[in-house]
Amino acid sequence: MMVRKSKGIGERHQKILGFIESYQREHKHPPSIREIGEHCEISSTSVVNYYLDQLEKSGYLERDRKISRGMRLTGNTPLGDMLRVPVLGVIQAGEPIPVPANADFSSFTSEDSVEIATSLMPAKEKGKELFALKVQGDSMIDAMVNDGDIVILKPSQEARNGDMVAVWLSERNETTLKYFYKEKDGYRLQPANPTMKPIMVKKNEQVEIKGKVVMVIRKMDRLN
Amino acid sequence: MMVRKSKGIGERHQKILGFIESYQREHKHPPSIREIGEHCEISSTSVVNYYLDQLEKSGYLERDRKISRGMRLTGNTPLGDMLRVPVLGVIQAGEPIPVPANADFSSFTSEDSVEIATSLMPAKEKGKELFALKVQGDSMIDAMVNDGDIVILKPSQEARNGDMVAVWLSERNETTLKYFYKEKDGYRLQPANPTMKPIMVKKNEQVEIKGKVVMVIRKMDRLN
DNA sequence: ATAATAACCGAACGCTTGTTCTGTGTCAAG
DNA sequence: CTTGACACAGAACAAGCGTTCGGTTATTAT
Repeated sequence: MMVRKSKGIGERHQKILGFIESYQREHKHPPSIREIGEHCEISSTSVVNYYLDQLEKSGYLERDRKISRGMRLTGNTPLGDMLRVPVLGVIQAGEPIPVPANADFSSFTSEDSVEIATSLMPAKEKGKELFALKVQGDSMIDAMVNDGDIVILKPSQEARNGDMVAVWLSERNETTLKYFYKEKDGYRLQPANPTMKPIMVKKNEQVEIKGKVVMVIRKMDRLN
Repeated sequence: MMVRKSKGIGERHQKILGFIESYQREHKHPPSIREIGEHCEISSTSVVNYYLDQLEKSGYLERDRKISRGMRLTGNTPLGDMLRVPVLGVIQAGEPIPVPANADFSSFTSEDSVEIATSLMPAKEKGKELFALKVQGDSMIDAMVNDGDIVILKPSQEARNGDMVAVWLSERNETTLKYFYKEKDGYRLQPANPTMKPIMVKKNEQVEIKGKVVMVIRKMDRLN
């Protein structure tokens, strides 16, 4: 029977796919067959072509034969102007926030993720290591964040006055989204809704800042 | 003095720019110099090159000389997977909503607009004629919409139960964002914030539905 | 009128690049 | 062992394509 490693895509295919992606990101256009060969240690253009055919049959990329550099990634196309932000989990009042593991940003191939046009991003955050969380429950309404909203965060353990942060109040066993202000006797966590009162946190209470909120997205799909 | 029409970009430049854009949309890759020539009635490749140089100097496109089809539009790159939604104005409690004029969707070249990844869109709304409004003031907080948020709307004069709509209550002289429910004696306009009470509108009161809310985007730029 | 300049044409040149063809070594099934 | 896939190499070919250069025409400033 066929125990050949040739099931699905192999290491070589991965490498080519990855190279196309990074090359495209850097040069704004796809690489040529020969360039792929060089950077993937394939000494023959025909072999690269061979792999490209397979990748096309497997649906990983589309090709325009005859057109120079006529290839594009499908499905997972981190097209120049978009950021793919992984949705790492949910955020709700009663549970800690799932913060990204150390080197978690590289390996989110077909996971759950949201795409953001970079033009929507505050300039400073472009290309940063962002992650997203889906809001579960109504517990964040005082931050003007609804059930089902997606919050996009930048990992951070500190904050400046005025930043909206996601914090874990270990003594209250609570996760919240609040504007952060440092006061002389502690911290003031200000709800986004101006009609609601802030939470005052004394210096001895433990606040764990998990990240700064960069963006909130609310999709109005079908009822609620 | 120079009264030559050669100030800025001319008709020919526009045509080339337009062709590159439409070609890219159709073929997923830029056209060659010769293809531009054919479709813009320019019989010499050197002339196309001549115009391309000018467009590059004017900042309308970038070029990778020597690389086949090495050009890309700058500034206004409606890249395959994105929607460009025009921001038609602001929405605030005290004023009516600026709804789009009849054929307003075609001519928003360099106006204010936001780009949305189509993958974020509810499937049904893709490619539809959407418009965006920037929220001004805190008057929409009961809809969980903050000052500075961007709401993306689909033009509509009617709504189904559960839709979030932008309505103009002419008798109250007020614009609001509410969930829409039809009741036997009128309409119920339900705030998104579940702690707040709905507005009951009697049948004789006039409610003008201006559009359904498709998405809300909140950018946390710098303080507030 | 004249010189300068912008707009434009056509052809030739040559590099880049995808394609194709022949050939080699490996591995598993029969 | 033989057969036949699969993975791979290398060379040669031809088409695609950007570049360059000599030349022409119209418009404008002097």
